[in-house]
Amino acid sequence: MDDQTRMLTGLTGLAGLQQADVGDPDSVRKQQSLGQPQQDIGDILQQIMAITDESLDEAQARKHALNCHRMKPALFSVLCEIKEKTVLSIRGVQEEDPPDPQIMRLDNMLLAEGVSGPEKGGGSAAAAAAAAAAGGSPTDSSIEHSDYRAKLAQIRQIYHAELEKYEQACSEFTNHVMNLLREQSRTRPISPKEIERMVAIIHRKFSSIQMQLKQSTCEAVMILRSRFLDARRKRRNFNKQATEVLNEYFYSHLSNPYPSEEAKEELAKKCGITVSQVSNWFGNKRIRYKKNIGKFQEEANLYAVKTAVDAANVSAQASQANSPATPNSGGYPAPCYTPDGRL
DNA sequence: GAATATGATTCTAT
DNA sequence: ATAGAATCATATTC
Repeated sequence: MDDQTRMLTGLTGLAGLQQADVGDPDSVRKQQSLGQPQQDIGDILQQIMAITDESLDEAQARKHALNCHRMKPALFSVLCEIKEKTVLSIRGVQEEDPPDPQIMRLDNMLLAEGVSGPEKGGGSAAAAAAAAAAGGSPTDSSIEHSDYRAKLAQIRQIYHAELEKYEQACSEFTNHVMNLLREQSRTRPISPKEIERMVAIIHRKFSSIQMQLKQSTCEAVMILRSRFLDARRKRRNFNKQATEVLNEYFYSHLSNPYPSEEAKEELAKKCGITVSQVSNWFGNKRIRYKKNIGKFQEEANLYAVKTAVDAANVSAQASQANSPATPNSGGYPAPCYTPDGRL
């Protein structure tokens, strides 16, 4: 006791403060609150542990009693009103999102490829269109494309199965949540708008999953297309006669090897290829010739001779028709030199 | 089977 | 739009 009194006397200033604090009810609460959360949790745990079937029944009964209380409707409507206000204020923040451009792009592509959209007929039509777009000749392609179509149909089937699965899961989940909310709306204020919002959230989540599905389907289709429809993969050399015709034109127009549209059409007809193939050929030829003129020298001479001979023949025939006595060998421009001495 | 040729595609610049 | 250039993917040659 002596010690205590000595300490207290030695801390007179503090003692004064303490007394002042004790007089303040707020400080008492502060002091108590330090130890309280743990005690609360302990209580709660205790309660949880103590729950038995009977106590659950009891709780249900109490809930029921509360539901039937005469003040309940009034209180409920007040709560609804408050909530309506807060919910509305929240709603203002997150507006309806516009249709995602990414998903629209994917949709368009899937439709164009015949994966989504109408059944079989549409699919094969799209495949044919794709084949045509890829530049393949519309003939012989049917056998090669049957494999492609089969694979596309497979992708299509998987896609639709997955899509259906997602849609089903989505609607199931939505229903579940809505039922839950409806159930809860009897005991807590839930406005239809809130339900709507919740549904929208669920749909957004599922549509993001759907987008992944669409994305990977698109990738699969692209890979398939590149495997089957890329013209580079089934390249065939033009036949000898066609290359001859093209080379003849090229070397006889070496100073300006740019055939007009009409010339291209004519060449295409002569060679049995498309105009765009003629364009490709000239594009390739020009650049490759330019890159290595030396390498093409021989070929150039060959075609120079050829055209000269052809011209000679035509001219000879003509002159033969006019005057059969004229010989067809002499008097024409000499063939160009050949580096290795051959003709 | 590597080297080369060739038709097609893609990208860039005009 | 078109040409040029680079590149790809297959065909052909040696």
